[in-house]
Amino acid sequence: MQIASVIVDVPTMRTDKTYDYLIPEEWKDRIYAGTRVSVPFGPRSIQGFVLDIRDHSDINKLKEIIEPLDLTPVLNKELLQLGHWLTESTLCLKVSAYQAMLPSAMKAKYKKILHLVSNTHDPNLQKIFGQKDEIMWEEAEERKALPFLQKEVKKGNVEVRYVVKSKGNKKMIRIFHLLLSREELENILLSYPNNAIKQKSILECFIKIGKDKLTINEITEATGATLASVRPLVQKGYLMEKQEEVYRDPYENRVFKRTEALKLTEEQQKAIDPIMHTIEEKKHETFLLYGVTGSGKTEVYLQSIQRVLDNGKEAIVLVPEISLTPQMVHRFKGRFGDDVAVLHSGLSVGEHYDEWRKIQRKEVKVVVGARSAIFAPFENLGIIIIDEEHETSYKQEENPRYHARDVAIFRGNYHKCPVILGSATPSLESFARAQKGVYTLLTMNRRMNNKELPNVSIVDMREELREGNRSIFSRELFSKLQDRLEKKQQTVLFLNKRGYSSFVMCRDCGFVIQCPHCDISLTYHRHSNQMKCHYCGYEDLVPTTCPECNSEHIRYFGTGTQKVEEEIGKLLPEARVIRMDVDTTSRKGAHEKLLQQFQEGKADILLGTQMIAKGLDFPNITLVGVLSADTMLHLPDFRSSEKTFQLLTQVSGRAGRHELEGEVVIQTYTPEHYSIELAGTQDYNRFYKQEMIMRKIGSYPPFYYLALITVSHEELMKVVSTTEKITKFIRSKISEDSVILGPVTSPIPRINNRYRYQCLIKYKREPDLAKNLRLVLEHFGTSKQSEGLTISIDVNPYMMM
DNA sequence: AGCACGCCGACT
DNA sequence: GTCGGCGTGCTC
Repeated sequence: MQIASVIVDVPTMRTDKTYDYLIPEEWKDRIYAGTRVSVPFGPRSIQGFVLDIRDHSDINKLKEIIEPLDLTPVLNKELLQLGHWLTESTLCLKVSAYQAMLPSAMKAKYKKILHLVSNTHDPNLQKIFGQKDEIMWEEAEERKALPFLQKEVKKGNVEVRYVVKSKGNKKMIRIFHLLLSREELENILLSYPNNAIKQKSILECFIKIGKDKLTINEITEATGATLASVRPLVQKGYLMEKQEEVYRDPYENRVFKRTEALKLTEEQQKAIDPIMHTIEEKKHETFLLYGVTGSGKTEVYLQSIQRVLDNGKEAIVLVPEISLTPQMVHRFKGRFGDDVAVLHSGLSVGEHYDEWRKIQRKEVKVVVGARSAIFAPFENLGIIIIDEEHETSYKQEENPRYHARDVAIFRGNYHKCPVILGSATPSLESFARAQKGVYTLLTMNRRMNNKELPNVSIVDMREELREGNRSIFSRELFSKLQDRLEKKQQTVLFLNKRGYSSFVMCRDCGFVIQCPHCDISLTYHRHSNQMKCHYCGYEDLVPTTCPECNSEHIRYFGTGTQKVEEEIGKLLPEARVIRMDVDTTSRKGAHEKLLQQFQEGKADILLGTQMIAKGLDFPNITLVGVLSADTMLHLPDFRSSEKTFQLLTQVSGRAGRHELEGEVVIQTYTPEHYSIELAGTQDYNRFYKQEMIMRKIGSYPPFYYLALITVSHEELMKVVSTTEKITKFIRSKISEDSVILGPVTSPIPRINNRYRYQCLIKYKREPDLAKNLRLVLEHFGTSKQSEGLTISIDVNPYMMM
């Protein structure tokens, strides 16, 4: 007898264990560890992941599995193991871990159907069901027939059925195969009835196109005939209809120019040698490829991957997000052609699923993608590359709160292959590990074209104000802007939107309008004249008078990209501006299109937020302006200096990458801050040393590890007392070398009417911490007195909110 | 999560 | 006396 241990799709702590099911005879030997199945669970049926096949169970009354949802397991042995490690290291539920590794199209959808048991002659039932014997639960609900039907369920005339639908929808297409030989076809056509012109033209188009199978689209395109005219041909036995899976190709109709390996510079060669060595030796090693902007990291990636492919293995390349995918995708598709699958958040659910299937079916060898691509189901990995290693988007902010870098190292270790972390501004953690010898440091100091790094000037905006310049542009930036316009060169203007977006404030009493459910100020949206809360979605119109003091001098403050655009329009009416922010890039493909336009020289100025900081590499950009360098410096986050330095360095790197010299202007209110000053000289090493001192003083990473516990509830008292209890418990369990901060209110004290408290643990070595944190979750997350309480634990948090 | 079971108040 | 409210507890 075969028994399957199944993790069911019920994301709660209490069901976070395996349930045993019998494997029915008909599915014997066809259900494996890693297969998704549909199983009965209580009165309903739900999806589950088989973790193990065994021959006995301690439970005596076992139910049977209803059916498998996959023919081949979606999780292989490695991914099952990885999932286990994820739950342990991030303290998440097992279902969440496995679900995170699969495309969202595979998340089960559940349907409730009311089924008419026998042919009752009850007119009321007939009225509801009509000719069918099933209706959807939702439909019954809409028609207000549920109370009546539920009685019928009790009587046994109607049955509730639960259906698990895996929405992994393969796109199928009708293909018509020609069953006749050429001569037969020509003979038939000679005497084809004249009243069936469409049918005749369809058969003719098979000859004309010269293929023996055509899709319905191809037929329609060639003849204008529809399915209705094809069908008779199938009936006559001339054609055969088949369904075939097709992939939705987001890069369809695009030609990628094939590129050849470039000759490496001496520096690149020195960096790539050790990588090649580990590839050949088949051993795991983590490299930190520290190369200044423009030093040619991508070419190192490409050639390492080429070697991996030559050895018959596969490669994963992670890139931060859609922002730089267009250019990156071009370079990878250009080099490796159809061997590349692309996974990023801009894809539709179906496209994402198709790309994933290409990987699973071994039809591609290289995956380029964002964070979740680290779970690509390759079985013969030869290299993992994480570009822009320092980017915080590699950390997932929902459960499972994993960091792609950690997953990469796990997989690299499993497959005995190298992991390459590349950056011009490595995260402090990684650089420190490289210094300690945990990672191998590879350095590239020079730009490929031997160009100097651009000249950076830092402008003190307080000084500007003192001298009467109240514009958002300093005099220096403005005159340089004018200069570029005359020279027909391009400028990138960067606005750090974080914490700088507009809010509504009363000029008389200083009152700032806040969200009634969350303790943060509302953001002003110009086009609708509304204020919006970015955390809960609350919206309201801007009041005409101040709710505090009734003054009429209430208006919005702060600078958004829209406002900057207007300002440019006023000051430099002849300048053509492309604005890139959440508003203009939300539509699919808009991002790429705007960049394309800029590349083609259809604008003089590219104005945008974070998203334009990376990957832009256009020859005609000779000026980069940062409008407000220090807005993120004052966020309540110990990494704010690091983030500021990284961002400024990345942005500066956009200028002068080619023949023309580049210049950078950074506007700031705190020019004396080391992260701004050192970004000015692009001196990573000095920044690293300075920041390490700060981290040491504050007992932060990389000197300490962190774990953040956040508690939320509608009642403040409940939150405070629970957080206190948790803190006390943790304190009793950890050593004296560790530090606990809190309980304190979270940086955002309330979201969606729920108060938030937190406690931060700093530790160097606590082997039992994970175990104790799990106890906290189990104790406070499942008991009935903690109703409505949410406890989230983030091991190695990146967002301190 | 969802659903059933079970024990109390407001109605035919 | 019944309908239905939602507190409690379970799902192989």
